[in-house]
Amino acid sequence: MNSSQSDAIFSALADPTRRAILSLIGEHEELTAGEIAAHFDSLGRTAVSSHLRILRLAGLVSERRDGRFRHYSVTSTPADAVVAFLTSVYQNSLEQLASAVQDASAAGTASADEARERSA
Amino acid sequence: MNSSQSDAIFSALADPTRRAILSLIGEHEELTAGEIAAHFDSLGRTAVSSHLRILRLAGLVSERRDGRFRHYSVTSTPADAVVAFLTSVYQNSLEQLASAVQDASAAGTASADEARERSA
DNA sequence: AGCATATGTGAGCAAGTATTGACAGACAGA
DNA sequence: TCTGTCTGTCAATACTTGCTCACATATGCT
Repeated sequence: MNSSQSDAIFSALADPTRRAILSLIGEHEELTAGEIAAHFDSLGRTAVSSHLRILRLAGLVSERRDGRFRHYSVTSTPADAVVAFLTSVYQNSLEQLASAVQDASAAGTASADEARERSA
Repeated sequence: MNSSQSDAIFSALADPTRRAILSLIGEHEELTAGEIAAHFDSLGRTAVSSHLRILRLAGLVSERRDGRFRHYSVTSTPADAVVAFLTSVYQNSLEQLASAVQDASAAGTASADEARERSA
């Protein structure tokens, strides 16, 4: 993974709408573009499509074409780039970071909305 | 922590220069604005100052004033927002995430540069 | 006090990015 | 084949952001 890929990932995550889309897809296994667009009243279908394009180019989501539909799902590997960066910066408090992940992991059945709420 | 703080964190991280600054500070305990600016030939001192302002407003770094100097250091807590988001999206592969952090933690003595290299 | 150092701030310009509207492609059903 | 549905892409516009220059603030030294 090169640095331009890293750039793509972080700038994709910079937009709140894209993070919301990502969380939304994460809640379900797969969602079609239309289902995703339906969740955002304030946003046109075209805008959602653009966001999905950016997320796809960053490798954060993958699409599965099924007839007229395109089903989107999150890909897990890109998180590595984020983790690598976090460990680079927070190397002095890695135990803290690891336990934060484990705490979140322990929360387990919490919905993505709740997790987003905690972060907010 | 509200969502606008989350926005601030993620948009602060969106810029490669700011991530580099953050990594640079992470390598050392503290750096002055001048020392940081000295590491970026292609960038004016003013630009670095602006980036530091954004990082500070996002709560990613804190400054300690000492005479004419301002020493910057990374703050560890904001990583929680990032972790919370990651767990929200990647709840299906949390073990993977946790082990990624632990692997990085095990790498231990690796410098921030090397970590950034791995992510790149 | 006067001057040099360290740093931040505000205005203005250049570059990148998001949003919208119109159009195009692919597929399903009649 | 024709029509409606689902989705992506292109071009134009408006917005946002980063960079530089000039200036301001604060501190230390002589």
